[in-house]
Amino acid sequence: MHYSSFLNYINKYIDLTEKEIAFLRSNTNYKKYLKGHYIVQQGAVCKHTNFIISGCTKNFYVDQQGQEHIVTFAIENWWSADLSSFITQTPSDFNVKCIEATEVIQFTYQNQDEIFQNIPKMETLFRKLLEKALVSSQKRIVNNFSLSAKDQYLYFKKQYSTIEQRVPQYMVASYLGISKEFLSKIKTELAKD
Amino acid sequence: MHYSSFLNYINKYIDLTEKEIAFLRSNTNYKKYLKGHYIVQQGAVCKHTNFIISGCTKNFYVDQQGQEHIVTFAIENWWSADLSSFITQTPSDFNVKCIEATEVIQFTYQNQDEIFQNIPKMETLFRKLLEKALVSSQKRIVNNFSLSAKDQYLYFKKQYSTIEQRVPQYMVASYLGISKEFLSKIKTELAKD
DNA sequence: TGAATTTGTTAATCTAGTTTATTTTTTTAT
DNA sequence: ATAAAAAAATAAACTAGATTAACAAATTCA
Repeated sequence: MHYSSFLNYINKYIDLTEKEIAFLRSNTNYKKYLKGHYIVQQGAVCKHTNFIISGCTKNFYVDQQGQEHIVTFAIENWWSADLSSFITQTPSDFNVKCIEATEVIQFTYQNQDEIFQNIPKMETLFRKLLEKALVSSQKRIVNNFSLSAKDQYLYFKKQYSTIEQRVPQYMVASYLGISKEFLSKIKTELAKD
Repeated sequence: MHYSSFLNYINKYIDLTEKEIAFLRSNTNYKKYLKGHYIVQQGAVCKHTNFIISGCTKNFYVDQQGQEHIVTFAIENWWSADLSSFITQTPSDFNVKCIEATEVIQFTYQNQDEIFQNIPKMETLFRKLLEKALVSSQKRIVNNFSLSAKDQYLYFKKQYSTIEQRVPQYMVASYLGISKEFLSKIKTELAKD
């Protein structure tokens, strides 16, 4: 069933009893989004945190000039949401959109609260996930400042080769914060070696 | 005593019993650092998470070319550590240095573990702090990409006016990821209006 | 108090990456 | 299979911000 990959994932980090698994099931639900559909739209409240079973999403911001800036990608076994909107339950500045058809297990803020209260191990798991996410977010800030565009691209390719192969190049450029033309230039340069 | 501002801070978010307060005390300690001293040095393991009672620190990375890149500042009532090194207990790529003489309440990884196990409310508090930190880290990435250096400076000034008044201008430039000369240019330009 | 060090300014030159525009290639849908 | 649409490549002109260097203020400290 849909839940198996979700439970396998959880199981890698913590042990759950049958009862706890049942509780988790009853406080989450399965949903399927088509390619191009939005999970969260700028201006709306992010109602759910989503665990991706299959597919790929991008979390992005559209600036004053209408330019799209990708903050994160997410694929199988990753979490996807607009955290800012989710934790405050206020309208989002960001969009979460499916780059591929995407299946998720999702839970609301209230669900999350109940899960954490009933299964403290789940809160520990989330605390640790947040720690890791913050570390990689800070790492990204540092890379932005200390690496050339070329080296940032190489870092991305190394870290997220699966994603690089799945998303169009212009989205990689947007994630790196450079123009698609410049990324194209970098790639032809790298191909020469 | 030193602990009062720490306990006041905690108290704003959660209620602790006398027993819990005593437990917290016995699992933390007070330390004073002089101006210019390092709390964490690149290459060493970050042993503590620090709650700042007074003073100001910078968390920075020194790149290949010897250039310093400031990731975060921290002042009174903020937390300061190299999270990456702390959670993995492996050598750090970052430095935490006192810009002013700085008093902290600190705890080790083991202390933290015991605190979370004995006072689950504390883990909830930390989970929420991490959520907020991640949101502002992501916001910073977006600002880097979508704002001009001038607008990034104005955003920083608005958000962290206290810090701007306390640290030298070249450190603000380093935090913003621009050269000190360019920040100086921006400031004279802004002064014209 | 004044010498040394740290911090900040100004201005000229330079460059990494942007913008705009055109063409080519790949993907999608019929 | 083919037309339409989306994505990628190429190239010229342009700009935000870096670098270098010389100087001016402000702090620090003996």
